[in-house]
Amino acid sequence: MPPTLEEVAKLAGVSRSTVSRVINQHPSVRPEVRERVWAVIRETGYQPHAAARSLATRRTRVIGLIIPQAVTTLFTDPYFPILIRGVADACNSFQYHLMLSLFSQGQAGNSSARQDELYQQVLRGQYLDGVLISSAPLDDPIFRRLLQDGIPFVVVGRYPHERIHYVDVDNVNGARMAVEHLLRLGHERIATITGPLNMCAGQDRLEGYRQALTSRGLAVDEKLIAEGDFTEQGGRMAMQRLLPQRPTAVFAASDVMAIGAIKVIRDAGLRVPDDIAVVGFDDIPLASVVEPPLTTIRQPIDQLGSMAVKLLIGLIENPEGSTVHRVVLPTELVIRASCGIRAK
Amino acid sequence: MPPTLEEVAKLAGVSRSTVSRVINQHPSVRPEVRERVWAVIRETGYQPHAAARSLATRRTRVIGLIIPQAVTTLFTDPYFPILIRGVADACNSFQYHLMLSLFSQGQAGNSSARQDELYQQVLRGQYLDGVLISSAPLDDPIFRRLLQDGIPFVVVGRYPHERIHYVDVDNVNGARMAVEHLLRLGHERIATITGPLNMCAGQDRLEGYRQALTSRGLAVDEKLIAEGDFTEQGGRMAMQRLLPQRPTAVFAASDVMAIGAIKVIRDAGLRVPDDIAVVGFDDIPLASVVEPPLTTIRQPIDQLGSMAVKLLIGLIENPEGSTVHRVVLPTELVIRASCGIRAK
DNA sequence: CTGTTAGCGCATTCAA
DNA sequence: TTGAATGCGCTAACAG
Repeated sequence: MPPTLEEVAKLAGVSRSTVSRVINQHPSVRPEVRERVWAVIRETGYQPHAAARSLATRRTRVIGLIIPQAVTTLFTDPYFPILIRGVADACNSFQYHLMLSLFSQGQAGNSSARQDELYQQVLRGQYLDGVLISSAPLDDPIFRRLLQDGIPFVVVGRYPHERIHYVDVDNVNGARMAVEHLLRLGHERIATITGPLNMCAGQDRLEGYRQALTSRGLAVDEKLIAEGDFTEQGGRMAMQRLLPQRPTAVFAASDVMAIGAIKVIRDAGLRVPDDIAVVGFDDIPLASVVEPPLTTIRQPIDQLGSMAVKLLIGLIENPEGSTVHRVVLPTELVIRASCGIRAK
Repeated sequence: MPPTLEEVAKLAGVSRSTVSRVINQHPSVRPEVRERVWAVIRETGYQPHAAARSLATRRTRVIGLIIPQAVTTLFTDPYFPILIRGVADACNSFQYHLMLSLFSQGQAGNSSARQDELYQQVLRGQYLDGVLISSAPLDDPIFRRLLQDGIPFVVVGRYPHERIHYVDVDNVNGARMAVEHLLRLGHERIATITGPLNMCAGQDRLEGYRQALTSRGLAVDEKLIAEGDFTEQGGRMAMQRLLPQRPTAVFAASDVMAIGAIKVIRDAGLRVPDDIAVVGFDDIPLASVVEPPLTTIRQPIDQLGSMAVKLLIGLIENPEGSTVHRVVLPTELVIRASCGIRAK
């Protein structure tokens, strides 16, 4: 049995309140008393009981990272692990703890009922001081519920609602830069493999593609747009649909899809970048080592995670603030070989 | 303010105890009363307060997944995300929650002091009912502390200590199958790129390599062994050291390293599998889509995760059991093109 | 089967 | 600056 406040107090010859003050850095404790108490704390290895403290303070110092549709996709894409690491690191440095809730699909039991149950337990049960939401479809009911229950939360990825805080990378601009680069190289039949269009990132990258073309005075040919799902296989299938359209370049909304596309292009007997140039999005570690190295848009995923944590903790610790926080991190064009320039 | 037990009791015209019994499925409550209480619970949206409950029961229903050395490595390898998913799914189905603790290196602040602090807070603070440890080096101090503090834990990966519970895949046999396959194909100069040798998986796969050779009566040539670190770059560097030895085949202890090795082999003007055959380990999703598709050893990573959770919850809920649990899941040879057989 | 009582370990008034 | 008292919301042992 670990020692309690009570026992520490007795050993130090003071009251529980005093020990509590020492633990919580309250200033009004005589230095000598404080030192004596600390000594006992060290000797006994006393550690405050988290549940007891939470019950008294109504705070847990735990935040949740919720990923509503944790399908396989997310776990073959390196995006996630990196995001998780960014979030975890930030939690560590703020002395918060991280609870991971994956509402996977297709596991035992009705998924939406399950999800509901989890929501009830974790959020209404006051397990968490706040939550981060990532990769939720725009119409996920969780947003409404969180607003309704008044739970502090930050969305990773843009969310078009005036009361919702989010952090995102500049997907529109990133996509635009990618396509503009292809335009500069002289391409005119540029196709795109989009992300899932029920997600903001998917929509925004498509929007960037459109903007690049129209601001050049080019028409957008809908036949050159194929929807993917951020998976390698999705990329392959989309590319297969695009091939008959004879594009000279393709902008894929993720590196993983770009890799799939390259495979299909080659299987068709064409060369990258000579016959079809390819640009991806993400700059995952693999991007620089595949053949040919991928020209892509780099996004600072771990910063996204740590920034989200920072915002969330701000909301938790300063609930009065009524400003809605929105952070958009910049993206960057990384030129490699897959677009036709032998750079780097 | 969410409703409390007290309020529900008042509304239902019963005592708190009765409501508590209803919530906890205690049998001795008259059906009609039970129904009345449930009605109030539904109407009010009552949810038990997690901290209050934990304080009373000494249980949190939260388990931790601790990864002591969460270096970048772990996050470029798909192993992790899959493990996490397996763990998360199992938690969901047992109605437990998952806390993720990454003790990353090189973050702000002295790493080992930080780690200590985290340990104190999370484990001695009774946040967790038990923990899973993954990817810890064999000499990590955490094992001793957990034993000492009497905290239920299960290691993901074999751990050679008589009182420690673990789950693992059969690394020795897997590696052995890989090398035996190469032997069957007629290779005799088989090199290996190992994992980090301070981790059990690294050691065991090397042991499998040795066993395959010696049981064929072949000598083990230490010059054909190069230590890697499970990263793509590590694989490349190891392969560079091996090339001068002129192996005709290489067994890499992870797919990611195998991919790096293939790159080096090709850059040297050699062909895979014609000049050098390659076999990997893991069967990550990428393995089947790289060029050439990778012959490899498949390990059931998500089962590893869910099995670990199952064991851990067993330990938590039945502390009396004094048997030490050890589960070793089978591995499987998956033949593709990189070893010289155009199968699949 | 049900209500009463007594903690679980801590933070936080309020007096002193 | 310190201590005594109170309550956070729940479970569990004991009576009835």
